[in-house]
Amino acid sequence: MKYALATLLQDTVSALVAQGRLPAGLPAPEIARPRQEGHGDFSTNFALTAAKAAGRPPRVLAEELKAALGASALIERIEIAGPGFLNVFVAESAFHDIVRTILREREDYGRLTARPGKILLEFVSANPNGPLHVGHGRGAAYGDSLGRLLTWAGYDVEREYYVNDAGRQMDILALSVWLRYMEVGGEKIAFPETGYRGSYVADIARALRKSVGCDLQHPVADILVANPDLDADALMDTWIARLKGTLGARYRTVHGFGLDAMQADIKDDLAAFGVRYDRWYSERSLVESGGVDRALALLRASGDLYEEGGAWWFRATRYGDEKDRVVVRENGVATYFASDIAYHLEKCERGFTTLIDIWGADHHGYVPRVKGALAALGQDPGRLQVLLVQFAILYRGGQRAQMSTRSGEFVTLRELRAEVGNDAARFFYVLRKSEQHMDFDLDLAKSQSNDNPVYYVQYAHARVCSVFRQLDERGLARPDLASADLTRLDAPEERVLERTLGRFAEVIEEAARDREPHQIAYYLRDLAGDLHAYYNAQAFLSVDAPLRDARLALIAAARQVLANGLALLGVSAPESM
RNA sequence: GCGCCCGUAGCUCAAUGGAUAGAGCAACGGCCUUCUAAGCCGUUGGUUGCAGGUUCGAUUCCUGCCGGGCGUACCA
Repeated sequence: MKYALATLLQDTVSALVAQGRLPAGLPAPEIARPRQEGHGDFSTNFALTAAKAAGRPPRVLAEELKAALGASALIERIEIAGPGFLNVFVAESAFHDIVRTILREREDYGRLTARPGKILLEFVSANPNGPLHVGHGRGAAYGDSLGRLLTWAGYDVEREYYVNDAGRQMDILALSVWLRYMEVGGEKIAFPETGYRGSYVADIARALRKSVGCDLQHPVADILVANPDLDADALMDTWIARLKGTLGARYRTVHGFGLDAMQADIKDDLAAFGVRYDRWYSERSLVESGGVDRALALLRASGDLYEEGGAWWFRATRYGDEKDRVVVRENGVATYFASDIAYHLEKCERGFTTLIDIWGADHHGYVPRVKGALAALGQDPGRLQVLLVQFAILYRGGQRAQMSTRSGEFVTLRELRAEVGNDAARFFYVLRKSEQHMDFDLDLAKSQSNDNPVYYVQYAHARVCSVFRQLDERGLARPDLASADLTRLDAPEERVLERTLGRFAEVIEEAARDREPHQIAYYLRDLAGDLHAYYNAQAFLSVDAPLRDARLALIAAARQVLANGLALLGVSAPESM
């Protein structure tokens, strides 16, 4: 609807220019939804923005434009208001057309026409060294909804999870699992501060013990050798090296056991949360296929690498980063950054025109170096769009809850889902725009989940379902909604509801453009509110048959849009509550 | 210190550079013998952190302060 009007306006202006009644080089006409109801369904400020270039006062220009827009089936009337706004009132028949279109297209209503370009959407990608916590949950809910949104907006989208199964963090998990394994075997150990101390590690260790018995047995004292000259991280590296040396090929068993257990847990958790992926991309496969070496070789060939202090550095400062970055450490081990360079190069080579990465805000300093690496590799860094999700700050009992994977003191996503429910959790997460810091009050979300706005929206859907159940119970015939006489709809609540329905396609378009699924959530709340108000003001069943059919057609359309919108957020649309 | 994000009603948050800054919760007052009261209607509540600048017009863009968060690794 907005698009049709924008086209009409553009054509009208072009025609005036062609006739010489307006000069060329005017600003592009724009059309907007006025905030104020009395200002029409759409308004344009073109007379204001173009007045100077056109050489006449805004109100005069507005009159000319109004006359030139002439008669369109879409437009009921045009008013000139304020300093020169053109307020357009859309014909009722146009809204009736939308209701009929919704009823015809059903669960596909709101899908926009396909557009060119392939998008790779990477999100969550949490290290498989512990269960997902509520911070990851925000990225999961946001990423999954964004994926659905982009798909609906006509993009070709693939969703990917980058599995960091090759790095140092996984070695630390392996060591942690092995230590717990020895503990299960009866050995008393002083568990290191720098290891993963969550109880899930012991669970994995017990399963490992059950699987391999005593095969991995070795005195812990031989591994956890103290060295006061080293800091905690360097010390951890020596322990990992000792464990690898001691266990030899069997190290892979421990490493793989921890990885597989965590990976399975994460996959299961996300699937239960309604989050879907097209691909789980293994960092290790990238290393083993030589992808990392190849990327580094390319950078070396282009003169973007140099050696200093025994380490290899990427000249990130050449590409706008504030300092150069290590890709191969002094001990010969590639950094996470090195494989990430290879990964992003590989994404480009797979033919994606747009790469969207969703990262936690704590990684924001990482953006310039990745874009820099792409530029160094001859790729357009503009293809990479990094969306940063701010932290969800947890409050429990009015106090901030601690979040630390190492210590194991965190609220897991699984706990949140169990206590709040998937629907409430997903809606709650996506109700804030991603760059907004978010206060997540666990007590409120858990104990007073009735306050969660998700129920408000779901209830609106269930209410319509209930009306149709009543229709059957009263023995009234199910009408042919498509042929209902919608001109019977003239109550104020009906006009409001029809107008809100007419916004759905625009909301999808704009939410996808801005990567802001929260716009969908707010729209749904508006739509639910309009429906609830309508429900309380008008009777649907106890009216004459033609009016009843018209009203049923309208609320059926509203129910459909509610369901489609909730689907975009991964939230269910219950038929009763 | 430098970089990024944020600052809007008592609280949690919205608002493509537009007209009188909006919701929810909280507070107060109404509405169930009628399709689900997880609802509706109404009232109260604001110097959009502060000060400048750009603009016909600024919560929005720019600059400088103030306050909070996060970065600033040969961790990820």
